[in-house]
Amino acid sequence: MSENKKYNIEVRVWIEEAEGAFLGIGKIWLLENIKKTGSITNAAKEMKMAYRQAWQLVEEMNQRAESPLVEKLLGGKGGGGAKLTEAGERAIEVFYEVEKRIKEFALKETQNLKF
Amino acid sequence: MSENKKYNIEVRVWIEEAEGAFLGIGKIWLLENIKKTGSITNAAKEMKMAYRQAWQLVEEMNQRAESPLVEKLLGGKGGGGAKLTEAGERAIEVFYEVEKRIKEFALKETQNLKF
DNA sequence: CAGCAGTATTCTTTTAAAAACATACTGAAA
DNA sequence: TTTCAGTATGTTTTTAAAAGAATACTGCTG
Repeated sequence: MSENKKYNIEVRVWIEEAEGAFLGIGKIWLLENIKKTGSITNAAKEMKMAYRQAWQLVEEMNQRAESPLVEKLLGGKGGGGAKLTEAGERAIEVFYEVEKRIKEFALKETQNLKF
Repeated sequence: MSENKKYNIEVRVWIEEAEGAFLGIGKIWLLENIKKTGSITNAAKEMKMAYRQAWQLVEEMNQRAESPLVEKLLGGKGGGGAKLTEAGERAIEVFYEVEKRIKEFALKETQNLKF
């Protein structure tokens, strides 16, 4: 009764829709950075991610949501930009809320794991 | 109040140990197939997975568990084989139990998702 | 109407993961 | 002492995903 390794339960949460994965932690981070920086370009830089991929993720989200999460502004002063819609703001909150509850539940299950 | 998309929460559960991922659903399936077929070779075939990879997964599990989950028999009649240890049997049960509880909890959280 | 900065989109290259291939090794049993 | 089927392990090939590069488009502003 001495050398006991520590094990803990990890949980990954995401939200699906008929067509497939809709919203996971990666897209949430992207939403947060778009909110913070005001554009997909700068959000991508912040995350050291290619603009191309960030743009694709935004497309996916917008198409799979009932109403778009990100509003894109084309051209104009500063070339345009992107900002969260009401639905986008709510999505962040809802996701974190759900994720938090599930992770807390998982943590409780961690007691006494042995292998 | 009509076109409402259906969203549901998906959850992936696995168990970590200091060195990294220890046990997820993939390794559990492998354990089950080893139990069923009596060898890594046949388990791998069953799962249409390369023997090499199956063998590596077994190594990982055994090293990260406090005591091995799979006992390997080398040479002899039939070339040898592999079988689950007591710890291996228990690992399957524990994993499914934990996973089931968490997924049930997640299901309850699914109500009223809207995006 | 030229400049600008971000969005939109296609094409190419790189990289990393998985699969496939090849070959020893092991030990009971005939 | 050869056979056999499974374990053990290194090398090569394939494949899919990510990254990168290149280019067109948009519409305000000076």
